[in-house]
Amino acid sequence: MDRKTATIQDVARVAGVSTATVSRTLSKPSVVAESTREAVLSAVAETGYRINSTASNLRRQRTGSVIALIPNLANPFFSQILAGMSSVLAPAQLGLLVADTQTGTDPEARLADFLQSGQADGLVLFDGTMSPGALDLPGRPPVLMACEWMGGDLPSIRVDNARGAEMAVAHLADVGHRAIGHVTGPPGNVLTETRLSGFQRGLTRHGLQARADWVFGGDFSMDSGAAAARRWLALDDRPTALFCASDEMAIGFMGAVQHAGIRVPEDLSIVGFDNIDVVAHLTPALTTIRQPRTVIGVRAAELLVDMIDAGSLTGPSEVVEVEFIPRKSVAPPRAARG
Amino acid sequence: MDRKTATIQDVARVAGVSTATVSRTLSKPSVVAESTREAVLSAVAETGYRINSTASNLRRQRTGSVIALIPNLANPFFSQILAGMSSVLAPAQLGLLVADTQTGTDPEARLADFLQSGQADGLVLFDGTMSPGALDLPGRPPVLMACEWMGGDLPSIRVDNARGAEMAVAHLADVGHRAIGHVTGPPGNVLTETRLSGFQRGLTRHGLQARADWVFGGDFSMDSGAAAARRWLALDDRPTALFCASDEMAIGFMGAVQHAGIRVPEDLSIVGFDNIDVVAHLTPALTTIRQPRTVIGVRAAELLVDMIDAGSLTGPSEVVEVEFIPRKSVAPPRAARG
DNA sequence: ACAAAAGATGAAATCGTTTACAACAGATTT
DNA sequence: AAATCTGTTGTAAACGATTTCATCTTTTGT
Repeated sequence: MDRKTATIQDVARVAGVSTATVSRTLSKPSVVAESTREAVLSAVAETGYRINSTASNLRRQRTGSVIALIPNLANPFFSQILAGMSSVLAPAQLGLLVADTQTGTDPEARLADFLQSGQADGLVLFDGTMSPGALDLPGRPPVLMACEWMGGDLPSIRVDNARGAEMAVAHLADVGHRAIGHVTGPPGNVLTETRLSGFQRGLTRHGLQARADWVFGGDFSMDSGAAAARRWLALDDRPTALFCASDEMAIGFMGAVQHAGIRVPEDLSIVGFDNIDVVAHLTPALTTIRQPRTVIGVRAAELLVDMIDAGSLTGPSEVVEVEFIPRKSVAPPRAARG
Repeated sequence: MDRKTATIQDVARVAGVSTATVSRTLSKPSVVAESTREAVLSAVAETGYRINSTASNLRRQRTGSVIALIPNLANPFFSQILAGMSSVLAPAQLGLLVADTQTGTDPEARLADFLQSGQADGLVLFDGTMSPGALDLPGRPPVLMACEWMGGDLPSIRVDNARGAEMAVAHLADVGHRAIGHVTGPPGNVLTETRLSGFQRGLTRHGLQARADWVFGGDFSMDSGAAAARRWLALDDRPTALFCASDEMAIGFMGAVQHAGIRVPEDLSIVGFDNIDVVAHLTPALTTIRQPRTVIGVRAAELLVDMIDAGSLTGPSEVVEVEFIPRKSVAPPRAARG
């Protein structure tokens, strides 16, 4: 049969028309006559022709794919976001390339490389730890920040992190906690900062004071949550409730304190952030702040596609709502019960 | 400065050489004279030239990327595998495209589409639920099966699932369990079948018998694990230990029974499969069978790249070792202790 | 019935590379 | 001194599509 895959030339020959007509039949069928359209389509079927996207892309000066640049690909937080992105990119005939920023030695150089390589029509950047100037490159494609963001006025999609943190604190205060601690993300990260400031605002709104020895530095990982728990255990005067800036840290924290014989929520209340899938199945199920990850992925892709279609480097920013998910890891403090 | 990005023509003009020489300087520097090489490189620097990969790919009849086809992109199990793949593909100048198979209506059609679209130089398929003939397409690129597999002699990478299951059962039997149950994956899945057969072989090796009412159908998800737990709770004559075919199901199962007041491991021992990150932080930490996901990703990419370089549709298969990870979710049964 | 508009098609240029081939210089062999 | 070889470079033809422009029919309007 066909040694090689058929080209548009083959189709044209079989259909008895020019390559221009074949191309038109496939891209804007309305402009070709009905009879020729049928001839072309049956020739396509006969030859098994598939459009060569590389050639098409070259001629049309595009690449047919977008890149999702993630801090760390191994982080399962992003898988659902990728799924959301994929669900809008696939119908738009765009491929989804993935790569991570924190893998090599120089993240900014890696970003610059992707921006200039011309491998993608657009880029979704999930890493906010770049210097603002890192995007000042001639001829770069549109970039959308997602989840994290950085200085400048880049279009972005994110949740209201401060508000989420405030909701967490509010709930803890409402059930009677006066001694509330916090486990933060890594220093310098925007999510760390906004969630911390939301935490503090929540405290002051409830007439509480932040205590420096009650905020524990972490890095969003489970291990860092466990490490924070060990510092909490070593305290003489412990907070009775904790807001962790990520579910992963909450998991690590809760596991470590339970291991030490502390009961959650009887002895300690914990609230997480993200609502990753697993936390609903923990014992106790974790109370947390939900980030709608699928929605974030979908909207990120949609916003980026809009920018690509408009040929614009700028675009709107969007913030999607977080949601408080009450479960079983929060209870009134002992004092309030006793 | 530069309105558009510089092309090889621009570099050639600036360096005072032909485009052929520029191309050679960049691809095989050894064949051009030292002096011209310098001239070209400085012209490259001056113009800020970046090779246009689309044009290059078209000419070289390749695409510069590979696709990872995953059953469900939202499944975090794969994120670490992707990270492993990325770490070998990036240095090889190959992009990593991701897509899922179970999202649309017809997974096989979707697979065929990817195979014929010419969007990738190779494909790693993580979904074994395809009919063996689904790959009989003319001119398709090399395909490597990973984790799952299907009939035929496709090159593949996977773990020894049966052996892993057998290790789990052996450990449970060794600590004294005689009543061991199993939560399976979805019907028809190769992992379901091999892990089930390993489970059964483990039982018979220890002189135990499989009981039909002690194997619970699941689908690898946490929810299905919780559902299985509810069936287990309804039993009059319960097994004292359970081997779950995935960590996710083990998490769901454990959460549900704990919620019902059952203590793990005192009342019930549980072993999982996969060793996903979170299980080390559960209470109790989950005993499980480790699949080296990063290694799987790395080797998958390496094997595929070998096939691509060799231009061959066939290649070796590899099975990587599983590892038994003892933690805290297994204890001798009550009878053996009392 | 004639001009003008509309509709359908094809010829050929173009996108930006890579590479087979030819050409040429200088060095080496006979 | 002619012939051969080696090393370096340029010319030009691909790769496979899309799209501008021109051409040739048909309709339509007056």
